[in-house]
Amino acid sequence: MGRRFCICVRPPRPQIRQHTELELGGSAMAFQEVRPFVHFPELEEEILQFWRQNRTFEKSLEIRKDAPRFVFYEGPPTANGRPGIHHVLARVFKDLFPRYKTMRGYYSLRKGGWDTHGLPVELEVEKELGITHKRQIEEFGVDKFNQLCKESVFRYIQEWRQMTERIGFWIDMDNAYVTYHNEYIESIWWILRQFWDKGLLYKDYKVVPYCPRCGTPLSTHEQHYPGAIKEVDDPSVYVKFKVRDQEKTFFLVWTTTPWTLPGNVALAVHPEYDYVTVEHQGERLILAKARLHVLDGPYTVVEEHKGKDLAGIHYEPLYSFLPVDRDYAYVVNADFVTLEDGTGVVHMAPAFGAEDLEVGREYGLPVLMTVAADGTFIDAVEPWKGMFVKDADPLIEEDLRQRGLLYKAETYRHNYPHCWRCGTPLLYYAREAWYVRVTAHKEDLIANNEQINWVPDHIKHGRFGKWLENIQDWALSRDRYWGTPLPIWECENPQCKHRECIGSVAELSEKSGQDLSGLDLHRPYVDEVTYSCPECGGTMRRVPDLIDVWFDSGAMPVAQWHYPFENQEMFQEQFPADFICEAVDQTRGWFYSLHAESTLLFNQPSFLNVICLGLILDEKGEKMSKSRGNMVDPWDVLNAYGADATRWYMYTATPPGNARRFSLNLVGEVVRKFLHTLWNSYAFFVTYANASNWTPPAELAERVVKGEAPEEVTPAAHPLDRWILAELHALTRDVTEGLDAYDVTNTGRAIEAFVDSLSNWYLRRSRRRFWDGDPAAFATLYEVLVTLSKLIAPYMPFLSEVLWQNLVRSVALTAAESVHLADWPAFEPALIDEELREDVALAQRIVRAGHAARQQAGLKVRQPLRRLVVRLREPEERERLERVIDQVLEELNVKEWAVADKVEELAEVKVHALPKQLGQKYGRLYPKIREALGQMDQVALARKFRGGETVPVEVEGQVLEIQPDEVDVRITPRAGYAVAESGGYMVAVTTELDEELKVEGMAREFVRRVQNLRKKANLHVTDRIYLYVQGGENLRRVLDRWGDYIKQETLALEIVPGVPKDVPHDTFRLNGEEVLIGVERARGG
RNA sequence: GGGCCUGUAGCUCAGCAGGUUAGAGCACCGUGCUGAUAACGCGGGGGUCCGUGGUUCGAGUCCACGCAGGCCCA
Repeated sequence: MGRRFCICVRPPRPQIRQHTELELGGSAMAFQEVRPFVHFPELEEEILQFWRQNRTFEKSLEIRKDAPRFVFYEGPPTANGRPGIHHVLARVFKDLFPRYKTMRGYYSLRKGGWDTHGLPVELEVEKELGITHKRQIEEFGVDKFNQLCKESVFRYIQEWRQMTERIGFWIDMDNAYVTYHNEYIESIWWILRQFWDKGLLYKDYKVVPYCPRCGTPLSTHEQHYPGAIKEVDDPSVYVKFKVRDQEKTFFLVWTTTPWTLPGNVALAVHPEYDYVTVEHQGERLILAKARLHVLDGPYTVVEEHKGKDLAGIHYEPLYSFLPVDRDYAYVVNADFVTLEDGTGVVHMAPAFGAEDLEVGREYGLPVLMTVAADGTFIDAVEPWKGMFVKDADPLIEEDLRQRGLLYKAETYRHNYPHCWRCGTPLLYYAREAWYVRVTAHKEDLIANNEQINWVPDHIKHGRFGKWLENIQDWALSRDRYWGTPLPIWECENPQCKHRECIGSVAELSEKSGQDLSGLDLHRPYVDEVTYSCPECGGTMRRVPDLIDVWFDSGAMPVAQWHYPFENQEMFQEQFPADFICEAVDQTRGWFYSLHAESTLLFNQPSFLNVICLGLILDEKGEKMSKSRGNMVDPWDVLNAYGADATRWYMYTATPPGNARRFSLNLVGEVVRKFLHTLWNSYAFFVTYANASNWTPPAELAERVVKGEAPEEVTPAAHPLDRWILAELHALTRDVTEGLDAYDVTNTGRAIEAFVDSLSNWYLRRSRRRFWDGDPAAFATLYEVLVTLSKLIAPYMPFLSEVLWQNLVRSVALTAAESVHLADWPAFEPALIDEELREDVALAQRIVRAGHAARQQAGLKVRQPLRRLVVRLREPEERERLERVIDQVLEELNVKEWAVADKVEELAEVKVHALPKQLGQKYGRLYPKIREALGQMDQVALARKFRGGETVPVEVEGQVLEIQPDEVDVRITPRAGYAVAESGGYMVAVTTELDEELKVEGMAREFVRRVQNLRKKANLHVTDRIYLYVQGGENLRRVLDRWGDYIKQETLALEIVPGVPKDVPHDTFRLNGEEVLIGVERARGG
């Protein structure tokens, strides 16, 4: 064993003694101690409590009472289902901008809203009642039914409230608008009346996709709901229509809907196509020439015709269940006829097809309504009356077969729309309906769209713009019970049919001569109000229609204030919205209904900025749906990682318009990567500020808390401080500008990058200064963290509040009570030292390469090395490097440095022809130049270019003068050297170790072992120790030379030879030699 | 059938007035550092940049046609 040593005790460093004494004196710490392992959900619950108790949200409105308005509209959700993760997505995006704008000095009223009407609500209630048909609702009682609907729509409101509060979405749900309220409905009536007066409401037949079970047409929106299109087998029948007055001659017609045949009134052919009459199986059949292959067996063409020559030929109707008072059952010409399937001869039933109806109108054909509203044949269709039409298909086939009119019957597999709720196949069905003549204002809609900022911007002229280009009139009517009644009263007298649109309850009261101020404006009550017709004295009765619920939601700018009956100023002030945000499926939904209604009413857009969110997918990129069972319950995420992490993921994972994958794991990554890094930086500050008893000087606190940039720009003295402040102000600038442009994702990512720099460069490099209690370092980090707490406030309202409360409120009681009541930080361009930022970027790059070089040589960072050699890209960079070389040397643990001149000694040199310069200059000669240069002596070539010389190169017989700035001299590290390269910079370190370096390396290794042991022994950071050692020659040399250093680093009062059995101890090898160490806490310092 | 979007490493995403050898993070393997850090550094494996044509000296980037997925509309 080695000899034993006794080393004199030297006093520890003054700062440490000082704060130790203060702690012993019982002085209170300025900042609350920070738990290093934080559970964010718990912390967030505390913050929620804090906001509740202090009414922070309300205060954030009060303090901006007189400020300019930032208007946000809540797109109303329906609370009759549980909130899902996609609702969380929308709500966190909605929340960000009002918070941001409040800090920027705006007043942002956030009125909540609930969408309460509509078929989905009715269907839920039907399900509970065990009802399967509309008739049963009437039997049950519309009043009772609607009452149940009303009760059901807020079934999950508690869950909505809890989720909303938990994610930190600040919105006034106590004063939310509710679409079923009388006031809301009355405002809609007012809107409709405006439209009526402008001639924008009309009634017309229209063939609509219709669900016979639900008894209602489906909006185009509903029609393409997920799962609505199903592949089904339908009949595919070829029917023979006998030509009148011609023996054994038939039109051959194909249809997939035999049930529409009783409604047939015409056959259509394309005027320009070729048709033929063929002899086939003893009959004559007429069909398109291009479709002859549908015939089974041989045929002979006997005649050819153009489609237009067939027009007007009459045939014998298949059925005559309904009386017809005009000419029909003849061939018409129509351009929509195709030769893609069937026979080129199309059966026309205007009651059951949009094109059929259109052509029927053109020719004055009758509409044979053979089907009742419930999808069954009417009584007049004797053989199949009361039967659901699709069920009758085979019977109709059989009937035709027996009459010899069926050519053949097959089945046909195709996609067919079904009711998205009940799964019933839809019928195309002509109904009378009310329309809004949106097409009359198409140009205005398009022009007003130009004023809207869409995020992502492609929606503006893409999906939304294209939709406006192809706009159709808005089918308002819904034949249901729970919704806003269409306020049109009609005279019962069939000769009169006088109609009036009622625009207010007062107007209705006046007309009906009764006080209706207490009337529930829903069915059935509103239907009971009648009055006498001003034209004929008959009874005016409301039409049965309800209106599309999208109209409800689009009316919210007006109806949420019961405008114009009340709140005129409020409406003026809160219209239009500065910002709205929903998922992209609202393009044709809410975004459109808002836009259409405000354009038709006021000829201006109702929102100026809109964020259009993409869908949420599961971890595998599949759509989340109940049926797939891959739904993520928001509470799982919130409970596991908290709201801030969830929010942050939503903001930064992917741009808002993209579809995004979502899973618990992905949020967990955010916590580990970002939240913990930020948290640890904060915990680091608090720990050391308290240890040094540092509190912000009044002046600093006041300025930083207010978020003001310094009045006088006096750059911090320490380059690291100057640097992180430059980065901070650049960040503040970028985030401010980004958020002003509604860019959430890139601003969030910039914050992430900043926090990474803060933790992994600024703090790591500044540890010693904090350990030493350097007030400048504390002041800098304080400013950074306080400013950061404000910058992240709109994104992570909870964590930002935690930081604010501890960093600001605990030392500056006059500061805003909450970070959300604070002002957004200003930035000072003069502090954004771009030179310095680039300096540090260079240092980081060299350090990275230097680490790589060490790694290659197997030289750990603790082992000091003699010399670093750097090859820069530009000679001018030398100055830059000189400014940061101290940091580089310290990071890399190297003693001296040099800039390489003769690179080729360390690495292979290759001259690289720059494509940008040479390619543009010489075009197609570029590859040859490259080749020619490659064949020359690279070392000589490199020297010439380095020296600024021009080099002649011969290519295809011509001599080109290649300039030095047209090439790049590249180096590839030569084997055997500790050399690394990064982006054109080359960094080499010397690898040979002299005695001095070896001993120093061992000293550092020794210190590290002691520190580990301290940690293992659960000693406090500031505890003094006695350090016991036992070892050999290596240890002796280390202690001789580095004893003071070791004591200083390990807070050892004394280094004592020999290790007692009862103290924490450890053994390790110091350069191959066994060493035993032990530590013991020194009592009383 | 039409419109719009998306397609880059196993996963999440960057990339671009067309220009050197396509990047980061996560995950994996190795290694190093660490008395703030559940972190970090370095290295490694891992890419037909959806495909095919075209424009160009040069295409992940521009054009055309496809394919796949998604949303919306017929």
